[in-house]
Order: sequence, then C-alpha cells, then structure tokens
Amino acid sequence: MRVSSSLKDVAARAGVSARTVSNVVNGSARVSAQTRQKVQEAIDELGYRPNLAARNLRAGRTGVIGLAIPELHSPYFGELAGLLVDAARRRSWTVVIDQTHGDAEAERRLLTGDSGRAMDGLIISPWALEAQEVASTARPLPVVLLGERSPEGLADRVAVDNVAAADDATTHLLALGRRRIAAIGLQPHLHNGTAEQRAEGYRRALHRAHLAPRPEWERPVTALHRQDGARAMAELLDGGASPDAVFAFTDELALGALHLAHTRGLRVPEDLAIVGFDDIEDGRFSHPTLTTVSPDKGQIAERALQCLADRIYSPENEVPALDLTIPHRLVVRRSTVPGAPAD
Amino acid sequence: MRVSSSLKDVAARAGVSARTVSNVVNGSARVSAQTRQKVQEAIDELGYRPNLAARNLRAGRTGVIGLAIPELHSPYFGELAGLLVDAARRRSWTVVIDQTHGDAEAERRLLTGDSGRAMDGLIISPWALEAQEVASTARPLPVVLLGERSPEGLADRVAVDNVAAADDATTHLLALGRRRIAAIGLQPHLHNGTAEQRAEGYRRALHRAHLAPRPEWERPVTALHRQDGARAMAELLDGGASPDAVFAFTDELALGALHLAHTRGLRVPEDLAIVGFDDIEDGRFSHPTLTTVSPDKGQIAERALQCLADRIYSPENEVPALDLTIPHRLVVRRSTVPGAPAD
DNA sequence: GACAGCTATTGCCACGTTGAATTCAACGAT
DNA sequence: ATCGTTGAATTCAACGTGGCAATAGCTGTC
Repeated sequence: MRVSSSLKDVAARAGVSARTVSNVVNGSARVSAQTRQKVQEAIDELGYRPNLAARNLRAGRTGVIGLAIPELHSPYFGELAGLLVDAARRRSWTVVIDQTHGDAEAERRLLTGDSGRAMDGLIISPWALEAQEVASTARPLPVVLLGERSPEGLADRVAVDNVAAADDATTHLLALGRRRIAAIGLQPHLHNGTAEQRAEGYRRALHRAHLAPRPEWERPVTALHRQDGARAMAELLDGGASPDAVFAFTDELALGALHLAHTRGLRVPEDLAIVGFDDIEDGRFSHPTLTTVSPDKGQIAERALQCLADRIYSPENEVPALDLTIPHRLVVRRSTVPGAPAD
Repeated sequence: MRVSSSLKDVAARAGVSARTVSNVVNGSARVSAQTRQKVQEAIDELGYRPNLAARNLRAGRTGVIGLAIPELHSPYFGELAGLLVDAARRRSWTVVIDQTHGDAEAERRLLTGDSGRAMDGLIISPWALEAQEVASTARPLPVVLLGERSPEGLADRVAVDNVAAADDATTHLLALGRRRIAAIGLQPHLHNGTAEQRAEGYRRALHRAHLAPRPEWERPVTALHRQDGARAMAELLDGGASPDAVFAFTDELALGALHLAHTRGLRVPEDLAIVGFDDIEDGRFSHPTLTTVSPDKGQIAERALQCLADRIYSPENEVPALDLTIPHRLVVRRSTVPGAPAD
C-alpha cells in the first residue's frame, strides 16, 4: 500500500521545481517537450496522483456536486440518479448522494449548505419543503430543483409540465371511453407542488370532457410506494366506488394498484384501465404492461447538470433563474389497450 | 449568498486565537465556559462552517467513502445503495457513487485509487474483474468487496453463501415435485464468481435428487436485466425444452422470464414455477408474486461499513481479511405456490 | 554589442486547518 | 518566597497545491 507522493517528490526525482511539475500535470503553462517527458517519467515511476483536498483548498472548488433525493431505492429516483452520476462523470464531477426520506429538516439542512463547502453545487428534488421555503432559504451554493416549482424564480428548475402530462394521461383514458376515472397519489398533507399539478391536469381533462370531479375518487397517499398504491386502490374499491380507470401519479403507485386489482379479480384493462407516471422499467415487464407518462429522464439529467455547470463556472453573469420544461410522451401499453405493442 | 468565513475571522470577532476557535469547534481541548460561549456566539453570528478541504488536507482523512456498483438503476443495487448511504450517514461519512457498468477498466481504475485520495475507503461490487485480479491489485486504500470472492483473503468480503442459497432455491422447486428445472443467469464469458456459485448450488441440489444437469437448461445471459431474462426464457422454450420450473439467478431475470411466460400463455406456477434471487420490491407486487432468495440487505450494508471503519480507523492492527457470510432465507410466494400468503 | 521580445522555468506565498510545542497565569505545597 | 503543577490559551509550522511575479536563457534586430 503506497503512501502519498507529492509534487515535491516528483520534482526532486525529475530534477525540476515543484511548480513545473504542477504545470505538466495541469497543462497550465508552456513546458518544453524534454522537461515534460522527464517529469512524466517521474510521475509514472512514483505513481503520483494529485491530492484533491489540497487542490480544492487552493482553488476553492471541490469537483463534487450533491444529489439530494427522497429515496434511492425507488425505481424512478434510482434511474435518475444513475443518469445524473454518469452525466456528472462526463463533466469530471463526482456525485455525493444524500437521501432525505421526505424529511423537511434534512432538505433544509442541505439547502443551507451545512456541509461545509464540500460541494460546488446541489441538485435537489424537494419533497417535504414547500416551494416558498425553498425559495426563501439563503443558499451558499448553486442549486437546481428537480420537479418542484420555485415560485419567485429564485432557483433553476428542471421538470416536465406536470399539468399537461397529467392532462394527457387522463385524456387518453377518456378517449378510450372511460368515464369513471379515479386518481391516486394526492398528498394534501405535504404542500407538494408535483402532486398538486398532476391533480390539476387530471381535473382539467375531466372538465374538458364535461365531467365533474368527484372528491371521493381523488385518493390521497402518505408515500409513493407500491403498497401505498395498493392501499389507495383498496380504499377506493371498498368505498363502493366502481371506477373503470385509474390515473396513478407515479408508476409505483400504479403497480401497487394493479397488484390489488389482481387480488380482487379485476381484469386489466377490461374492467379497469390503469395509467402511471415515470416510465420505470418495471412497467415494461409487468402483467399487463403499464401505460405511462414517460419523461425524458436523460434530458432531465443533462439539463440539470448544464444549469449547475453554468452557475458554478460563470457565477458572474447573474442569469435569472431558469425554468426548463422537459418533454414527455404518453407510452401506451396493455394496461389500457389490450392490443398495444409488446414494446 | 454568503462568502466563506474562516477560523481566523471567528477568532478576530471573539477576541481569541484561531487555535482556540478550532478547539471549541472540535472539543479537542479544554476551553473555559466563558471563552467557549464567546466563541460560539461569534460562530453563530458569522455563520461559520469548517472548510472540509482544509481539514482533510491537514488530517489526511476525507470523511468520504466510495461505492462502486455496476448500475444504480437496477433495483437490487438501488436498494443496497440506499441502505449503505444511510448507514454511512450514521457514521458521519458521505458516499460518492460510481457506476462501473460492468466495465473492467472502470473497476480497475477505482481499485488502484485513481481518485487522488478523495476517499478513505471503497466498497465495490466487482462484476467484470476476476477475483484473481482484484486480489492482486495493489490498493492504496481499504476495500470491501460485495459478493465477489477474494480468493487469497486479500480483501474483506461481505456476501451471502451463494452456493447454499441457490441450493435452497432449487431444493424448494424439487420439493414441489418439479423435475425439469432450468437455470437462467450463467455468465460464462465473465469469470463471475457469483454466477458460478449460484450455478454450483443449483447443480448440487439436482445431484442430490439424482437428477443429471442438462447443459441446454443452463441458460447464459449477457446482462442481468429483465429483458435478458425474457430472452433467455424465450430461447429456452424455442429450443424445445419444456421445463416445469426456472431458477433465475436474480429477481430481474426472474421477472423477465415471468413476463415472457405470460406472453406465451404459460400459467405460473401451474405450468411453470419461478424462483428469483435478491428479494427486490417488485417481486412482492408482481403477478403472481415472486418466490425468491432474500439476502439480509440491511446487514450487508451494516457489516460492510463496519469492516471499512475498522480498516480506516485502526489500520495498525493488520487483521487478516474477513469473509463475512450474511444470512439469507427463502421467501415463498405465488410464483411457486398458488396459495402462498399474499405477503 | 546592446536591447527588446520571446519562452521556459522558478520562488514565494496563501488557501484554512490542526499537531506539537510553548507561554502565561493561578494555585497549593514546601 | 520558591517551585512544581495544572489548566487555558497562544504561536509556529506544515499539509499539497496553484496564482502571481520574477528570472534566466535564447534569438533576432538594428
């Protein structure tokens, strides 16, 4: 197990100054081919690696960005985190991941930069914090919000148009002739913008079809896992409602609802059509496969990092906060249309 | 956006030396109550946060550990990563995540510590590297291996007993009266210890039941996603084999196989029983629910971190490499037993 | 042959922190 | 009064790097 070697060690070996070694490593100044080769050999022989802590201390940058999401084990955030980690690597950043578990205090702590300048920027998907609070928090570092709306334009934000997407999903069910369409996934106890927007899109589509929203068909959930979807579906059925379709605000909720439909002997989609949201991989292999709203996750990752890069590398041009809308499309599978392509 | 304040700034404000402020922050020496309070006030007023880069440079520790896994978006690794991140936080560590995508070069780069002492230790789940190479790589930092066996005991390793677990799964199928049991998930092109061990357990159980292994029933895969399981299942059926059960080496493969069984009109478990491995959440909500080998993931995370902590904080006691076996259990659901509890 | 105009290289310092050694004051015991 | 002891706070130096300014060497020009 080698101990560290420093610029000074390499310099001594190559017979040059430490500064010249630094120049070779960074390409930051002209170095003759001869010297460069000499230094390179010394570097290889000693197995020298730059000490990042020292570099960061000197340069004031860490090369690390934070990613704060509710839960890594949910498929949507897992997929997104994977894309973000890869996109960050392409930009020579490393990513430290924090899980907030939907805890407001954890989100607040991250936003206020409690972490001691250990990161150059933060990508956060707030869940418990209200948009208002996110906006009003004094932040010591560039922040990009995923999903949640920043009301006063105080932070960059990257998200799909939740209202339009939910409208599309509901409209798809209406076009199939369904009229008793329930929604699963409201979160009235959190002032969660995402859930509110999807509910709004759902109601908008109903309204356009001259259908009155029915409060007993708008089912709240406490969390967004499959079991919450199953529970909401059970409540819906046990409450005497007999919907012919369900729009679940996430695929996980949809898969939970689908599971419960199976246990109750309902045929999907004949008795009950189901649409989800997120296009997680499970939905492509469930039985039946799941119709869903597919956000372009690759683009979410890419744009979020681009925003962060701009703020970090060019803090001087104080661009007003961006609100980037990412495209989405409805992927029709067999949970709504029996003959849909197998995908 | 606040700019940084340093120990020196706090010291000036409190009328003490920088060293005393450091002592207050770290509790590392006796400080009178009066001074402590004065300093604390100055810290609060200035919003001082220790600069981690400087602290790390000085102390030689970063408070960061690396987690290298093939893919974050696979449910198994997503769940495991989530547990590890939380377990690390409990120990005041942060986790940087790297995805290797099963690339040998990426794994090698991480093991050789290319990252410039940016981390104090590494937890890696090698996929492409042979155990032999992992063992022989000179490592500048403590490493814990997940899953893969370290042949010469050159690195700590945390894993379930793959042979026994695969034996359990196969034995379960045998006990149900199945005799034509296929296996999906071999990876002959990688010298992947995990797959080899699960194959070994599968064959061992067959042998004990006096059944000869049939090479055409041992299906290789190139990757471990649902689509690979589906493809392997299709090949199996198209090849004329008519198995009455399948043991898939991961739940994702099992769910892919299940999906394909549905598209071919096979009834599960009546026509085909399926067992997976990993106990990912999807399997609790699939149709039918999935019988699987459930490793204790929480314990994997906890023990891996404990190993790492021991190596990092007590490098002096050169304990020989540990090989920790994590308990597993077979969770029987409806993909093998129709009447299994709904879970 | 002096001098400008280059290029290649160097020394010095500061980034913010902490380990080691040191100073200073107060106190009790001799 | 002196000395040793203890507790509290300070000074000094160093971790490894990169920005800045300075220097050394070298070529070409008048």
